[in-house]
Amino acid sequence: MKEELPAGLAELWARLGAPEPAPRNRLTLSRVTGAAVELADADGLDAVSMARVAERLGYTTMSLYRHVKSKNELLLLMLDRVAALPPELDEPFDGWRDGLERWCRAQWEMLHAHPWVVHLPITGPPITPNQLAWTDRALRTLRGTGLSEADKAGVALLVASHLHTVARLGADLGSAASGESIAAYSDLLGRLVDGARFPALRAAVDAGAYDYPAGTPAEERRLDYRFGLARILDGVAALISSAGG
Amino acid sequence: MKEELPAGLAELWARLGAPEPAPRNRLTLSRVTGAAVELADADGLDAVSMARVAERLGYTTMSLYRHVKSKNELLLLMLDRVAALPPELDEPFDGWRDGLERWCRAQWEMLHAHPWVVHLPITGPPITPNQLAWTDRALRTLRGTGLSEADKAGVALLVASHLHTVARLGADLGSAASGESIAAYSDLLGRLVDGARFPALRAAVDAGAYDYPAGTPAEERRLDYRFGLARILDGVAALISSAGG
DNA sequence: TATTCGAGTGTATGACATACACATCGCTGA
DNA sequence: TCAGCGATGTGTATGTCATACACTCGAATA
Repeated sequence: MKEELPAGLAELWARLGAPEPAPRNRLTLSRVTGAAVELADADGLDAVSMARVAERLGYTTMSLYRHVKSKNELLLLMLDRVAALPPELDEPFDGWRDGLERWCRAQWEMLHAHPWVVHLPITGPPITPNQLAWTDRALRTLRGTGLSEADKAGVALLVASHLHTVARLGADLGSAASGESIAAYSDLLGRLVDGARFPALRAAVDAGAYDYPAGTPAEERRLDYRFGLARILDGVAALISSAGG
Repeated sequence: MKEELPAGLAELWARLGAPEPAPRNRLTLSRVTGAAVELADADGLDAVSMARVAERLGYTTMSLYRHVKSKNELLLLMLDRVAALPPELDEPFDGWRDGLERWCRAQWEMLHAHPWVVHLPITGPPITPNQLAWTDRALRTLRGTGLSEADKAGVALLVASHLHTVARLGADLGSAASGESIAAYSDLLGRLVDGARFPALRAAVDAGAYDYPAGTPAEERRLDYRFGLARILDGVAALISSAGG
């Protein structure tokens, strides 16, 4: 028995001395997705390669494939991870319009916390649990409206897609930074747009339609989804009242 | 002099016999983009690699770089090529709503003729001439509405993004085919959606909200942008009349 | 006629996803 | 206690991709 102690000790030392050959837990699906999400949050979607995800975890590239069928699957898992329903969606809401507005605010926050989401090359309709959960919540807010289920589904899609588009445009404009890029876009249009060929656009650019309203403070200089959302919800309201709701 | 004839003849034969070493014109930007668009139309965006584009033209991969700065630039050029304004956009229209609806119909046709457009990994706002032309036409339809230029721009963006999203979803669902994929999606939801966890979604699925209306003929089985567009335009109408238009 | 220049080429590099065969280790059942 | 099996992680290799860079060659220019 006594001999085991040195042996055990030696092994302990060896383990301690080794350059931490990996967190000796285990590689799990959740750790893989987590690392991928961290990478994307830090350096964007392009930074997510199988090699880099594995490296960040201290494993080899191929080890990931024990937990994930393909990179595409990993991207899907990343989306699902990040789309966890926030608790405030369970607060009570005051009518369908208020409910949808809260829903949008929550979704918007998620999209801004993870700007890469809108660039995922994911093809196909929503299918992961958390995506469906969001859809479910959107439909729930429309419960009392008297709309048909198909109309509710249409409204949910419409609203979600609007947020997605604006978030994407915002991310593309680099609105993460100080919002200078929007001004740059406006400038660019100002230089490119020929008034003879594009009179209506020229007028819009000249009127500053593609710039921030004068005096917008820097911290509010980001693309805003609320204009479009208001139009959409007005349209939905019209549908609801015309249906006799 | 007589000796030249055989020499010339031999050369002629050689030229004729050679496997058409390339259309002996010249490689041009337009030919490059054209070939890329043909590839994408035939086999999707993934089929567009620099190597394949060049091969289709009978040149080497690197020759393309004489005409195009990078693959990204090529993708942008493809978009611009395909986004040429259709003539029917110059027909007169009957009020802003009719104008926007025609605009959407034209855009929708373009998106269906080239389903890969919605999958272009293009980042940044519209910037090519033809993209701006579309925007200009959309703004033009709103001329008589009394909306501010910023509001017009917001409406144009809203409408365009709706079309884009629906087209993308449709392309993802494979609506090019007979529309079976939508039915498959509905089935999938039917199997995945747990009524305890997602009661509202469950109800919608059970009501057939994610399926085609019963009796939809096969040729009409594609995702439709018109529901969402009608809501948006109703909302825009509300804005216009509230502004005292 | 000599030179320059632009179009097209060939070769090479490094990132990437992923197939496949192998090693290792802990657990199960004898 | 041990045999062996299944699961987990590894190493090597392949094919595709965009693209850098140095070149050839022929036509236009000086």
